[in-house]
Amino acid sequence: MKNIVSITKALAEANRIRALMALRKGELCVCQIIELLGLAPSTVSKHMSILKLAGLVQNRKEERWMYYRLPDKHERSAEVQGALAWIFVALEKDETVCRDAAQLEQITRKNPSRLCKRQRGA
Amino acid sequence: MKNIVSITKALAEANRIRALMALRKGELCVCQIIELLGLAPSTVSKHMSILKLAGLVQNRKEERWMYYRLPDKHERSAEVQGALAWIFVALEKDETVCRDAAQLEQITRKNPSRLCKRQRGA
DNA sequence: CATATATTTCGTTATATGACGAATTAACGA
DNA sequence: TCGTTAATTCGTCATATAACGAAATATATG
Repeated sequence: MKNIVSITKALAEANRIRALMALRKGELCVCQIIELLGLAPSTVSKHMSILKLAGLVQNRKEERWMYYRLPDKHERSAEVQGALAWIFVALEKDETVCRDAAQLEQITRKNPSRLCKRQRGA
Repeated sequence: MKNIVSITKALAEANRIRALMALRKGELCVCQIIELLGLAPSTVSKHMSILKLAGLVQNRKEERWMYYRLPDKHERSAEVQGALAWIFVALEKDETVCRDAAQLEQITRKNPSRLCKRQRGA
């Protein structure tokens, strides 16, 4: 029960759901998620840690950057797998999610080598 | 998105999940849910209204009693159907849920005509 | 080593939520 | 009609949560 509630609590916030949906296409580094959501770095970091505690994302550090991704298929618990499958289907065509997907293309195109945007004006 | 978040928020609380799981076997009146959860009537009423707003339960009034039930199959939105299917599978064997199921048998056995317990000592 | 960058941790603040009891509403029964 | 019962609404309080900025941490670069 505690597991399930940690998953539903993690999903009970629009910004966290947007971050999860954004990861469908592949891993993203924190600064890309910051750019996408338009929130302070500390806020995004906290959101990602909540998703991670629930088992909804995994992460790895490469040099200066922390990359988050959906858990690898074989590492997903049945609970996590079910939750992800549900929201992916439910939000596939969601307006916000589609807008985010479009913006993500811009964000990742600017960084072909997957480096972070510098978050400065540009 | 707002719909989905209202569903995840509704599911992000253990007592509400317990109530939902309890309804799998059929409708229950509020006083039976009060008995099951051991919470104040006003608290349970609020929980049920949150579930209802999310579309996770329906209700009907019969005489003095308000009965809550899972939404009829053909009336469930795809989102609600997916969410219910997920938690039912995920919590089928949950310890709390099983304990609740056993207690529910006691509660409903005491009320073969589905009348409410009087909430007095007995 | 000093500086810059990316992220996290910590402290604070405003708002949301869950709990309760009291008051209110609805529906019966004497 | 008055009282009883079932449930909801309302007001209050304590706790949880989301947001931010400042400070700390980790890693690269000059």
